Amino acid sequence: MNHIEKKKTFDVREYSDMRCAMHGLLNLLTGPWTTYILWMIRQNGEMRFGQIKKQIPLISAKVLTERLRMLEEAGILLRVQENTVPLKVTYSFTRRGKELENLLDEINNLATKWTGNDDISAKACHLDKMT
Amino acid sequence: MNHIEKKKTFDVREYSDMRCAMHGLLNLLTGPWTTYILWMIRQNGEMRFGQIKKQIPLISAKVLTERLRMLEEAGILLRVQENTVPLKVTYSFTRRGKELENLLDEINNLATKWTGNDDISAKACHLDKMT
DNA sequence: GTAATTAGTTACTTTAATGTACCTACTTGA
DNA sequence: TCAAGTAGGTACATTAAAGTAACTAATTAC
Repeated sequence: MNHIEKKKTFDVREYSDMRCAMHGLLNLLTGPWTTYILWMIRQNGEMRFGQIKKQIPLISAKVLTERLRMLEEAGILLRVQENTVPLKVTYSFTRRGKELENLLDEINNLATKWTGNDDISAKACHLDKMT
Repeated sequence: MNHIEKKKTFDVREYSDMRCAMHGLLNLLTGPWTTYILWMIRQNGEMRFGQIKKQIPLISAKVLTERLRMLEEAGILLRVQENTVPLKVTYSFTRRGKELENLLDEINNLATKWTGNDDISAKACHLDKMT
């Protein structure tokens, strides 16, 4: 395991020298799937890798892994690995991540309001293409 | 002017048959630059095309146009064209767009909190790559 | 002995998004 | 008469992102 050649890290604390605070956070959240993954975890409290994958069938393991790593490095998600067999890895919000919960709820509130739909939980979702 | 071959429209109202309200809105907002453009307009009230372009120097006219059209079609931005010479086009929030203002402020609040920075206005921003 | 399970990783290909440069119309001012 | 300014549109090349398939390791159930 070498994370030596890693070039980008997404820890928001490293953006502290940016003049615009907005940049770092938007850069982190507005990638494809990212916010949607957070919304899944917000609804479920904590989730295993495979569980997230099942709820978002169109995301590939590769991309899901990338996003989870990014959010972990940003200090938003906590990754807990239990070395049982089979392996069990659980993702949940860090304290910092919890600060996003209001935001996520508000997005959902607007979304449901605008579509005129109730908030039907994620298991009912089947997507063509998502973000 | 033929908008016949247009295939995608982003009006959130057309997502009303989706089971998950969250999809449409995230799909709309989490594309590159989109939310950042909204944040610019939220700060400035109303903006001309060239003004936005100057504040976000790294975005190309092509992409900026795409995003503005998308947001217009979604019913979030209002495009007002004055046929003076030179042409003057102004973008501002619709009533629906105004409902995003709290959300944008909240993102900015979190961002400033996390980076430990004050909210320095956009003119001080020089970005390498943004979203 | 073999398949199944979990959470990924890696290499390679393909697709989608973006960048770049050039073009438009119209009028004003030098 | 010619450049400047505005808000884009268009064609083509390029790049970055994503898809895909195959692979890993360890243990358990069949």
